[in-house]
Amino acid sequence: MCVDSPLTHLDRLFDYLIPDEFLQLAAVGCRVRVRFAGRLLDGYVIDRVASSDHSGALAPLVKLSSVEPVLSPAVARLARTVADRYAGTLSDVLRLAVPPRRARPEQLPAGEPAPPTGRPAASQWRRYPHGGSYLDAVAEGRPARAVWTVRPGEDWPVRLAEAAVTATAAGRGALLVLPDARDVDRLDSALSDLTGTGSSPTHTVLTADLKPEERYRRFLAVRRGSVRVVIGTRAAAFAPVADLGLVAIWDDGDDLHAELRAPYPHAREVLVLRAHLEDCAALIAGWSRSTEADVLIESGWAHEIAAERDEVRRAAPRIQASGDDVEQSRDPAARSARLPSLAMRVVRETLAAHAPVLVQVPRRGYVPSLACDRCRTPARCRHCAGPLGQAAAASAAASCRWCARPATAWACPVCGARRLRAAVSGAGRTSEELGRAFPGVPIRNSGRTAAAGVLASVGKGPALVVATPGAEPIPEGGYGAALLLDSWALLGRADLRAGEETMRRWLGAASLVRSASEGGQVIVMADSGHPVVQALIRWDPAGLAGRELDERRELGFPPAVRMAMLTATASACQELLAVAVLPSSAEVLGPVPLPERHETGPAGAAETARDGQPAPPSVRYLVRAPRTDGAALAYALHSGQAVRSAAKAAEHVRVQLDPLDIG
DNA sequence: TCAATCCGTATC
DNA sequence: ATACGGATTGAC
Repeated sequence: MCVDSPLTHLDRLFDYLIPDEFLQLAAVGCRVRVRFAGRLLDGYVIDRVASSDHSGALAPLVKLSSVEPVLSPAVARLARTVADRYAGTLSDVLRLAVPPRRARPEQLPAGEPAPPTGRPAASQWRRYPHGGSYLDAVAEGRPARAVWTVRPGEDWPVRLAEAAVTATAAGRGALLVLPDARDVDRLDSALSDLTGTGSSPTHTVLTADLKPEERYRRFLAVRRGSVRVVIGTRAAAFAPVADLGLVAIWDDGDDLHAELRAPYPHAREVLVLRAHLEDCAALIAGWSRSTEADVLIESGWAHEIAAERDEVRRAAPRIQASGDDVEQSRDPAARSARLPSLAMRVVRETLAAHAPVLVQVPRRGYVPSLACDRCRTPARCRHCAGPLGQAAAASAAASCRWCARPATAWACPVCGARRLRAAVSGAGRTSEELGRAFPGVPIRNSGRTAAAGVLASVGKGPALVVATPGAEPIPEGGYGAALLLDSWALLGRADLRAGEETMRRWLGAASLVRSASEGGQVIVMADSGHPVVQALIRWDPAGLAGRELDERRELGFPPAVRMAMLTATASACQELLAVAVLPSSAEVLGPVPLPERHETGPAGAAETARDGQPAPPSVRYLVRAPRTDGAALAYALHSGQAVRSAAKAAEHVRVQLDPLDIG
């Protein structure tokens, strides 16, 4: 039995008697209720054995909550492995892996198992060196593992669908994880096109936005073996696909793949562990390459599938950097759109050729924050050091976004200049400026905060499509051009992943543009000497990933090392570090004080606790260890958490392994 | 000497 | 959480 308790020191199995009345039905994987320390708790049957090591008397199961064996042995083992990897508890992982029970779907009869399909032709895979042999391996049920760097212009949903169907043709299941619902939709259609819409579905979609009953219904269909192919967002990485032949992840660098609930597992890591445990093929695919994927290649875990350089050059658009000073431009339209003359020319040409132009702008709303007009130092409030912002009305004065005080008589602390500018031009402002510069051209906005939301697609005609990264509508015949704006705001972040993330976003946009031979052009507003800009111009995500990984090695940051991040009050963190028996290779960094949590609303938000007491400030410690000691590091922190939870320590310490965002 | 209470530990 | 055991304390 695994009991559902949040206490770390109870993260182990407990033996219970199965009363005669449940003997037939309480199968391994069933949900049950048991009396535990005087209270009733939920749990799962992990195993059924004839005798127990426990010296005391065994309590009986109180109730069989459901006869459905929702937790397959393979998923139970996976969940334990994920918990160990992330210094978390099994019951925390099981909450991510198994959806809440609903009575109604259990009444439905199990569907017929989907009949095996034929193997797709998949000749496009053979255009990649090792691509054809990879698919052959999947067809033969061999556990081939690859990092696939997708060729510009590739119809990746169709290729992924072919890989999935190849696994099913071999009589195995397939599991494909994508960052968001839009990408899931694209793969869903590609799979439907490939397999036809027969009476029995060959695949199912598992996403977080399903209603609980539908989610559980689909989950049961997978568990009962009625569908062999599962596609979905990060939680689908745990789907109980029987006899798994292939796991795949699309765009593994997207931060949506990182789970937000403890123990914060990353879908790529879950699938990598799963490929090991279930001895199946794995495919890590994307336009760009994450440093983590690069580690998988360098360590020999995965092969590289990438198009030849010639092939890449033929398929890619023409990419140019433009770091011109816009203010100096003689073209008034260029000044009002804040676009360099090269970009203006490309937009005009493309619109004249009746093709749409993609304009990629950073996320967030309308003029989100302000910076020094001369040196671009972020502008901060003199009273509380919060970021200065400007309300939607362009005439409104700048004010602090934390304390709401107006920023009067601001002067830059670095260079002394007195003028402010928008640090990041929001999508709304960019659209307005483009509208003035190109009167009569239709402007389409796509993004989470846009009025029409995220657009799935756009037509062929001339249009300016303003989109935030990840929300670019799919153009019917490819974009004629793309402008990548405000890149210095992306690259200039003090974030370790800034280079990798910028490349991922740029390639995501550039991949939607026609090839250079069809006139496709990309203009990136950035200094052409910057290594990320260089890698974009050469369309060389592998080269950039290698370079970024070298840098992480020098700095001692993930994925070159294993890193644990502890967040709590200083005393709670120190307690944990005192009782955790860290591997001798481990190095403790910190503490770093964290900025006070600023709740919404103006002044007086410092006291957030219900009792009116100011919450004690949080700090952050980092603990780093070589990757070879990663398991020991996680084990030590888990054991330390257990000691503290057994001692009823009041304050909980948040432990995150290899978090994406190490501020 | 015994009961009341405190503290730490296990929870099957 | 709650239950239990062993140690500790205090009153007779």
